[in-house]
Amino acid sequence: MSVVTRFAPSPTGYLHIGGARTALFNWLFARHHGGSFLLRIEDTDRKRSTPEAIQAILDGLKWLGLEWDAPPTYQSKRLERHAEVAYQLLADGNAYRCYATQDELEAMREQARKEGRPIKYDGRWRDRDPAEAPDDITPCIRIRMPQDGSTTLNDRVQGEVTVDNAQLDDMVILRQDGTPTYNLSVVVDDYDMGITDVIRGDDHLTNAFKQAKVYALLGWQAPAFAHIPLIHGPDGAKMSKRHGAVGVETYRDQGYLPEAMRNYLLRLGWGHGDLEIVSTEKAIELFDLDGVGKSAARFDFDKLDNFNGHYMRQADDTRLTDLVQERLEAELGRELTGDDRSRLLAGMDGLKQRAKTLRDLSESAQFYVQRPKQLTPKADKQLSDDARARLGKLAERLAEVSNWNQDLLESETRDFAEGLDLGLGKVAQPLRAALTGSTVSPGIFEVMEVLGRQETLARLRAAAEADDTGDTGTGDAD
RNA sequence: GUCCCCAUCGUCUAGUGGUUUAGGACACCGCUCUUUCAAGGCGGAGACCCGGGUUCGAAUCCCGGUGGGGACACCA
Repeated sequence: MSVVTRFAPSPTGYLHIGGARTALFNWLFARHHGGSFLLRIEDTDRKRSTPEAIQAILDGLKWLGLEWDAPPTYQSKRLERHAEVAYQLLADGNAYRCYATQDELEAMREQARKEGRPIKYDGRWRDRDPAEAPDDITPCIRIRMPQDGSTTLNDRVQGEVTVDNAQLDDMVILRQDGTPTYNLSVVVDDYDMGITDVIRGDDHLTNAFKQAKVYALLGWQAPAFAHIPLIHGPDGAKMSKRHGAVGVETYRDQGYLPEAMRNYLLRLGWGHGDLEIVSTEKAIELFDLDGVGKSAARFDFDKLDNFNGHYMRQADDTRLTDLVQERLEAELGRELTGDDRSRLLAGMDGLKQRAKTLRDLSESAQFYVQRPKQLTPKADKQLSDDARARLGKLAERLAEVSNWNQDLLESETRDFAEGLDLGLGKVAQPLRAALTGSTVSPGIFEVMEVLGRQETLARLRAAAEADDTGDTGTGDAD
């Protein structure tokens, strides 16, 4: 039988990092086995589900590159089928009507808590004669769970897990208003969708026992379960939308590449020997549930940064230029010119070697599209009066260069420094400060070449003419 | 409160009874390369939660403790 997995988020918030990883694992598992990966939106909680959240989840998955293989199933459109199954259970005697009121239920729970018993429905309508039913109360339907013995689940990640059936609740499957509840809907939908492998967060492990019973009562074959450990936040607690609203789009905005995110998420909870950098193709080839660990992992931005840096260095310059252009235009509040863009593209290779995120990248790229408005304190220090004077002389000399390329510029500059009996650094750093406004940049001769003869000389002359009073000397020259 | 799960460097992990002076990655600290910063190279510091067993031998198996996490709705 061909593998079918699904990702089934409830659209009550954005796609958070744990959900993203669950989706990734399901996707990888399906791809690895040549099966399909489906999406189901669990939007039956009408009060909390929003169209914005649905869109955010779809966008998040698309951004991550996790394409689903069929149009999404919307659970809210399947209510009738769920009810039908509930009535079937009722007809078969595997469910019953319950007339308990909310107040009664609350008192029941309170009592159980006090007596140290498991908090669950006490089954007061389980075997009661329907003739006793009060006619002023609309009943809900509860499933008849086994009371004795125990249930063992063979989870593909957690291994054998056993729970006493006494812990299992005669849960509501159809509410008073006739709508189904989660544990019924999931079973019916997974079954109807032909799901073979349910891979989801650890927090659903106890639900799996209830669901296993629903399958059994229905006489349906249950899928294989795999409950993966949750991702914890820095505080060590479950990372969820409630703990700080970290939707994947936030990571995108912070400048992470989807492939880096995928790789990082993969390594969070899954290992394969000493492998760290795993391309998506390789991940599809290698991924299996055996490699998934059993303990929760904490999210670590440093490592994500490291992966992101790796994938940025690897990334195509044109793609990065597109991404950076978008950001720069937003920051600068203007469209980039053709010249701006070709400088960015020409300088991208040098730039991307040094950045960890797209945010860093566009920040460090700024000087290619506009003269530095302000010097960093360290850069300002480089531009002493002496240094400025030297830059003026250097500018005169470079103006004579026959061919404006970095090799020639370098040898000219080295010559120049030697002539003054100075180390190259003594000239290069002020040069960097004047050209980029910073003490950190790609190789300075590369910068000169990308900037071009005219712009380089203009910036140098501006620096030479300014004094050491903190004036940037690089204001709008033209 | 009841039930379930987990436990190797700060973090992510490798390790499935001896091949281990416990390996790798990130972060950290040196050195190196060097026009700056990264990247790279080399080196360093850094962990098997505790206590009992089982065994000739335990990070690996068992039990207990401790710590952490999760689940206990007419939410999903």
